[in-house]
Amino acid sequence: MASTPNKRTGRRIRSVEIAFTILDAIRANEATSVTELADELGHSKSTIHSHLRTLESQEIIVRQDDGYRLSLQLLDMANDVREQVANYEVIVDEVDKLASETGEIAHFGLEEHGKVAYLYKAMGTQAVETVSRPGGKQPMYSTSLGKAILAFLPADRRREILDHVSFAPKTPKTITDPERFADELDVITDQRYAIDDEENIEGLRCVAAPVKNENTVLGAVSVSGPVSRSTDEVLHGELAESVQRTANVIELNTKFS
Amino acid sequence: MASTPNKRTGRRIRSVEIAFTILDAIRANEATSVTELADELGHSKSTIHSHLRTLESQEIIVRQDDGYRLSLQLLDMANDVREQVANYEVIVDEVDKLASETGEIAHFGLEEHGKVAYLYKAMGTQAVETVSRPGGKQPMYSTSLGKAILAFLPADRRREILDHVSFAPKTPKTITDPERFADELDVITDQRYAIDDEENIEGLRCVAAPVKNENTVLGAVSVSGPVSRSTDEVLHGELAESVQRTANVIELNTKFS
DNA sequence: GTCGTCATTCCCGTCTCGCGAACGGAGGTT
DNA sequence: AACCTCCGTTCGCGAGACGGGAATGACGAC
Repeated sequence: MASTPNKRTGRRIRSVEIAFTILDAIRANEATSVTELADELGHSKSTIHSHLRTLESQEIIVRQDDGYRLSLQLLDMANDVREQVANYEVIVDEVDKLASETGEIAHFGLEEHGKVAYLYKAMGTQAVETVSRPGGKQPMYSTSLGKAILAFLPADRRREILDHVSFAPKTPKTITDPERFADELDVITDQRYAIDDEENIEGLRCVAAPVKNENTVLGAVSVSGPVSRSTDEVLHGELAESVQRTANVIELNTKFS
Repeated sequence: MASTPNKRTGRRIRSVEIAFTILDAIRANEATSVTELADELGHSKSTIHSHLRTLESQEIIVRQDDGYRLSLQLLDMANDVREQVANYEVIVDEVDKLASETGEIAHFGLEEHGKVAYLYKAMGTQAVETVSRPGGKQPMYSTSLGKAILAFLPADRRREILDHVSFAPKTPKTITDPERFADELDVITDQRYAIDDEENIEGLRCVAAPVKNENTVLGAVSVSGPVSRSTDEVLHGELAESVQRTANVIELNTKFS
């Protein structure tokens, strides 16, 4: 609730919001039975009940012993998501290559609702463990991916995002001053790659390059490594070069739809 | 609409049903703008509009040029689905092994809403192309996975499923006679594996073995190959043995929750 | 048998939601 | 430029859907 991006106006459908609240609870395994959900979410049992019935008839959730879980239809929807994102196959190929070349973790991310969402992740042989996973979201201002995307987004869209973002520090190094952040974006626009120097996760440094398409940005590619291996020289040198090369290959293989 | 499984009674929330109808349309890329959706689904533009707003504020869908697409949050939900299914990691490992041992396609599937849903799929080196994908659904009566599961499901659940299923032929060889199907299930219960002899897809034969858990069935493992390679001898011999062995390994590694 | 817990059902009153129409803005055509 | 068309968006209204609360069932435990 801390961030309030994209607070568009217009009518919302309350029942649908309730349905997704229930879905979230089931998703998180917080509660999975009628009574639990009713307590947890502050609705009457009958309300929860009819919503569960509806979700079940839509084959979104499934009964399992005592309670509900998400149905495999969501896996199917995930397939559709990948199909709807431009050039998913190319991205997978190239990010895989990038990860094996560098040995580190490589990501592809794109902007959604004012945050960066990971589309794909590949682990190199010496990659450090991270908690990121496809579909996961991170702030734009504290990640190399986010900064790379922001720097090359059309000005109006960038403004819209920045207007709605609240700079909450993720680590001591997170940039929280809007002015300093604007300067950072200028640097990125010039050098054509972005750095995350432990701004999102302590001990982790990343480089990212934007993948552009005509006059906008599809997303960005990044490589992340532990501070120990990721000296300034390596980051700004070979890694920056690698992500830019990868980004270019993806751009070239992009089929404009 | 042909099949009407799990038609449970009870109140449904209309708005939520509408929301998912819209989501389905976006999913299928049938229509992605307000007017298109309104025409396609037979609702007023204002109705579609407020639903889209709601789905967008829930970060389920995303604006893209002119129209909407599914958001990457669905990938995140897919991750949760995998976590909620018992022993996903074990299944992946063993199905991978099975595919590489046999060289064919291997699947793990489980029953949901009276159909088989694929949880995971691995391709061997000489695997034929199929259209199956994780999350996809197939009838239980025409697939080896479905039959293997059905044969070992508790009697009441099996009855419930069979009562709601309509045997529509998928190929000329599909079993459509309930009595013959009951006999088939008896055979399967005896031999502890199920065969699909081009009953679901022409040119494709499969063997499946159930993965059991205490007194119920978690799902089933299968191997699928082209008729050319899948002689009776191979199917009932080495392949049947392989799927049973894999099923057993998964059972043994199952952590009872 | 009795109690407790949970899912399910029923009814009621309110406010939501879907509709149709009107508005406004962006292109296109003349 | 003026006009038209095609969108997305907004508004107001009336029907009926939806959420709440309480009663009913179903099931187990003790």
